[in-house]
Amino acid sequence: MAKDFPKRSENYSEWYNELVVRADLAEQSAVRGCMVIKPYGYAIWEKMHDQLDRMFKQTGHQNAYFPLFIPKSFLSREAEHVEGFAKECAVVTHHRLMNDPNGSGVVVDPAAKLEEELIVRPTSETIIWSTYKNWIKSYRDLPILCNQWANVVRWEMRTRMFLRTAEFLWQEGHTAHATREEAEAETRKMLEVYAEFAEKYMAMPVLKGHKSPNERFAGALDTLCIEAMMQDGKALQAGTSHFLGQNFAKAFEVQFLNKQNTLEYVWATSWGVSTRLMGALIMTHSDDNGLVLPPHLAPIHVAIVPICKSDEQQRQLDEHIAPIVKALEAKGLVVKYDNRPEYKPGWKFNEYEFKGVPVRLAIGPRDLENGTCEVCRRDTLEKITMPIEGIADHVADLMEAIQSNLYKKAADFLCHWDGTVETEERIKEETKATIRCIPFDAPEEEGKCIYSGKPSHRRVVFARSY
RNA sequence: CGGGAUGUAGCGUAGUCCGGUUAUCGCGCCUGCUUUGGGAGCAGGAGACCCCCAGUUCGAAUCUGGGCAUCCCGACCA
Repeated sequence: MAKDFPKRSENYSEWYNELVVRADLAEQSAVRGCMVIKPYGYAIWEKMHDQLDRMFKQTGHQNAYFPLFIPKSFLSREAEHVEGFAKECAVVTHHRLMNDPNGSGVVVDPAAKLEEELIVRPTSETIIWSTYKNWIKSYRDLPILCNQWANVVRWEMRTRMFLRTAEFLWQEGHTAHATREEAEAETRKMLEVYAEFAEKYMAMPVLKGHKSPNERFAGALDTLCIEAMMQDGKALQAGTSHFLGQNFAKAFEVQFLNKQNTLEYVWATSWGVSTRLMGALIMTHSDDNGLVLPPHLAPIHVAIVPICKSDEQQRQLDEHIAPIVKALEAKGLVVKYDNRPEYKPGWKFNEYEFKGVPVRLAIGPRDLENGTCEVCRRDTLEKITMPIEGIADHVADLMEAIQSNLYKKAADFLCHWDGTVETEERIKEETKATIRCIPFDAPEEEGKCIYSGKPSHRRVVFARSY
């Protein structure tokens, strides 16, 4: 009996559950929207983490770590920053528990009330700039190019798996520069790093551009973003890079002596991507059979399923397949040889498709006789039988083929969506659409604003957003 | 925080309108035999505070009141 598998049209919750589950904490609204990342899901995040980290280091950045707790007063320092958020946050008010005098369990010790509340970081600009103040005295101390891998908490009113969980993992870069030009260049450079990562590793085409002033980061002079188009037609903000000007330097009094021996405020940037990228990955490539992972980020590259009728045959296959595994591993591939007897081959086929493993090999008695094996690629679900001879080379080539095919498929979809005339038509009907970004490479052209009718010389990208 | 829906076994569900034996079915799980090239078959078995609290009643998954949670749509997402 075939199990009923979820269809893409029903949203992606079943796919997420392969990677992540909603945390089963106490029945309190207090913990809603937290997630547990399962090992398979975390393996994908680790791959993203490692690759991004490599790219950050190649661009001269170093990792550091700053406190989880931020004194409440820090969040009041930068006016726009305060205005823009500081609302949906977790607040620590006490530092000790005590035994419940009325019974079992523990209660908050009222005597342990903090004089100043601590905020669980929603982002780290304030605490980092309060630290940078002590690090920066002279132009010789600049630039400071730091990145932090951490978790942050934002008390979202409505949570959504991966896209808007209360707690999420991310990376936040915070840089300090002597000149405006250098800071602006950094802002742009890191956006390019994100775009390259999205396109090369996630096989996810993105649009690069500016956020409209409305959607800018609180306290930033300019916010750059990459936006990706999901299969359901909605746009997803996949990463942002902010030019903060001197706002935080002024708020935290971070000045340096320049070569002319005069005091000057430091110029700042910040930039980040989060586990939301995993949501993007799923919604960009998955199909009705489950996840589809680009080889560059897949925790398992090749699953090998033996097919046999007896223990004797199983032993034969184990022997036969061992060198194939070795050959594949020698190509740098992660191989899963699944010879568990308790599951049937058909079950395993579905299992690895569901997990998005890029390539599956099936080898049975027939192949044993003919010296062949069956190769199935996840992106096209195309199956071919080919000789074992040279299989490792073939599979290694397939990885590149699948990686670029996934990008191509996603890019075709993107182009289809970005027929701007059509988009403009739709915006008239659906006012839900917002300006996602103003692309860098938008050609200068004359026109008029579809809303106000006033003359305009540039097109922007509208879409419904997550 | 507004509007709508939902809450029954690990998961998905029937039953709820119109109260009445031992709460239905499927998946999954356990045992045994047969199986293995696309989620195996048969037989047996275990598993449920029917979201919580209070009320009505001889009797509540079912009715009433309150609470909590989840999902969808808004607002919000720095």
